[in-house]
Amino acid sequence: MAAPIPIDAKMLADVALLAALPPAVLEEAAGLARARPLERAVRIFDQGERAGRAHALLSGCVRITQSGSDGEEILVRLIGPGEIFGCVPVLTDGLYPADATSMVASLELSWDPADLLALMKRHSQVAINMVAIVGKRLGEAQERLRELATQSAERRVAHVLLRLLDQTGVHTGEGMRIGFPLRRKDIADIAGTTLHTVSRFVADWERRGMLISRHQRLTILSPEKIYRIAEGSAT
Amino acid sequence: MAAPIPIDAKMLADVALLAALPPAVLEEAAGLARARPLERAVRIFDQGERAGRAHALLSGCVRITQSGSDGEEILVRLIGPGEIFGCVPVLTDGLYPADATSMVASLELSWDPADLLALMKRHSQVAINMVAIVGKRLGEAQERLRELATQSAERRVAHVLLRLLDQTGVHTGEGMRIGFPLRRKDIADIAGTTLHTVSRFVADWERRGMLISRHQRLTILSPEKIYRIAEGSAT
DNA sequence: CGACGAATTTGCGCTGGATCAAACTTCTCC
DNA sequence: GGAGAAGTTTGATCCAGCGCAAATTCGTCG
Repeated sequence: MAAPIPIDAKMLADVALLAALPPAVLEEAAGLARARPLERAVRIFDQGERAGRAHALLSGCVRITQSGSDGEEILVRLIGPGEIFGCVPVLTDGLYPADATSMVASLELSWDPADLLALMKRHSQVAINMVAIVGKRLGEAQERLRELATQSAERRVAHVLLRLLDQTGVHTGEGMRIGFPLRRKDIADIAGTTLHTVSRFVADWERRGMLISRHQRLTILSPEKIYRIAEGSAT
Repeated sequence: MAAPIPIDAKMLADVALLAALPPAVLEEAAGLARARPLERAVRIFDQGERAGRAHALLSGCVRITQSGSDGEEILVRLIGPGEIFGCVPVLTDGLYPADATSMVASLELSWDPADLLALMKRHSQVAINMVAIVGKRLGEAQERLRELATQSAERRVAHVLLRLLDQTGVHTGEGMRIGFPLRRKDIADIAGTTLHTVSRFVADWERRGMLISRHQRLTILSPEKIYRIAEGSAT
């Protein structure tokens, strides 16, 4: 076993769960946390497994997917730096509701569920932050539900690209690039369609000069045009 | 203005948000709450409106719907006795994310958002309960997303009936009845389809003797058959 | 009780997008 | 650098279920 990675309270400053907390609490949380570097494509936990740790991501990107009894799966969420994941079961049934896999080399922090619960008990602001985080995700999930129920696949795919761009977009010479490698299947699992359909639309948009797809990286050249598609005003 | 309805701490015992709390806290919450009887089909709040109150339902049933810019709407959730609603915005952007309407005559409790927030700050258990509630709903929303993305309309409609039966089913001489009046449109808005499609399936199932539909009330005669449809094992 | 409005049922045609199939490209690892 | 695996593109086909429309039943209220 390698020596544990030292955890600085400053590393926790960007974790949303611990926002607006006095330094002493950050120290306390740092003292309880365990850091772990992750290579690309590492399974962090499995759906249905007992939630042995509550997680936060310091850098990189983690894919959260859920699969049903029939094997069909959806991509529940992409976790970016500063976000928590696998924390809700601490307060519900204690079972991870989904799978988590690192998409690129990443650094995660984790707590013992009991420690996190105790921390929330002692410092209500931590619990309140968590309500805010989970509440925001609930709102997003409901918005996705509405989109899925009422909008065309094309609009949904466009929405997905815009949301990812917003979450992780970085400027490049040509335009804005989505910050991590993304397969057609990933996009499809978010948008609730098939990789074939996604491929058709993306290829079409690339032909029309709205974006460039290379090495599983997407660079959006004209977000406005994608936006118009997402809003249904254009074909 | 009518005289305020007196609020007994005992009335709060069944509110999930206040579960596992000492009587003193229930008293405190009761002191801050305001009770209001609601007739059938009363709009409680509107989507986008500033969240002026945080709500809990003591009896009856409330429909939470969300509509997009294009007018398409989904039924986000049905609130039953003991559940809270319109509470998340207290901790996020302060705007109700959806509409709320009473489906039958009901009794609601509500708090000033600042009071609720203060209560959560003082008693971390309240905040922790809220994480559990919101987390559970998030899980349900994600399950719905997966269903919507991967299953047929027929299976989804069957699932909706089973879930409603589970939530509010009451035994009758013939079978189990869903506890409140329900239009085809409501079912469609939950299942993410059209009222026409719902009508076809429900009429078909009624012909096959699985349920009875009368006066906007559904009585399920053989849940097992509906279950088999929901699981995809039957046609 | 009668009349109007709301909800439901049902038929029909059409299409978005899933499914199946196959070629092609790009990464990975030896 | 080459072989195999993984991911993408594209074509062809097909059907679940949506949209439209009309008939019918149910519920409500004067």
